Amino acid sequence: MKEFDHPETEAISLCNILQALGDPVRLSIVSQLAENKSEIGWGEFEVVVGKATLSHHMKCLRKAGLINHRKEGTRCFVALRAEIDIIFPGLLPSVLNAAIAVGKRL
Amino acid sequence: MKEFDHPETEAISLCNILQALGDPVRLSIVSQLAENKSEIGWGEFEVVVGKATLSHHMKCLRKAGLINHRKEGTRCFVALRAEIDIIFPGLLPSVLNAAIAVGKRL
DNA sequence: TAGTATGTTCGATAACTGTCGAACATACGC
DNA sequence: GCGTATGTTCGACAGTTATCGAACATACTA
Repeated sequence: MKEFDHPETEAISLCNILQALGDPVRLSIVSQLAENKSEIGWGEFEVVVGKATLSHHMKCLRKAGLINHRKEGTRCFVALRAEIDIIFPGLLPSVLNAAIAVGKRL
Repeated sequence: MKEFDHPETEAISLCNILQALGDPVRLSIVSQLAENKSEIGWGEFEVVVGKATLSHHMKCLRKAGLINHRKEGTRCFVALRAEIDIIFPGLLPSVLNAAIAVGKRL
């Protein structure tokens, strides 16, 4: 069972992160992850796109270094990468705080 | 002399801001503005693109609501929009802080 | 072994983006 | 008015992106 490749901590770029967060679907995914404080099952996200598109967005978030994408049997689980707050302290909290402020109007 | 149109405060969207910041050239421009704490003359930015491209990026930043773009005679001056920190408190500081941390490797 | 559930990948498509040089518009100075 | 400086807009181009349905791969289950 082939695992996903996540970027090294050193390879995480600020621009990539911001660009990844600059899409409504992906920002919503990250918000849901932050609210939950733990893993979310792949299929349990509230999104308005098909699964092919969702898979695409997950890949973006993975490549940006924002999420950890884990396989377990036939299912997948997604969580925020904790390193982000070490590399860029306070960045994600303030983005998510802003996201909460605007609610669904991302 | 036709002025530029800046979006209303209410029309500023988080995703647009993040997307605007997700480009190295634009993030660099915003960083330079934040360092300077005041207006910067259009031609004084340190960027690696031609002026047509720079003009394009300025338009992006303007439309996202990040900058104030003012004409004075034949010259232009650019400054950060102060409302941003009211709409999204702490967002820009933490992004810029992250930008400082990584230096030129945006 | 056959079927099912869960995601990924492929191919296609339409829209958007970053970049440039050239042409244009505007305001200043002589 | 005529040239010059400063940006904007236009047209083009190459590359990226978001989206979908269909096909595929993998692992569980019966």
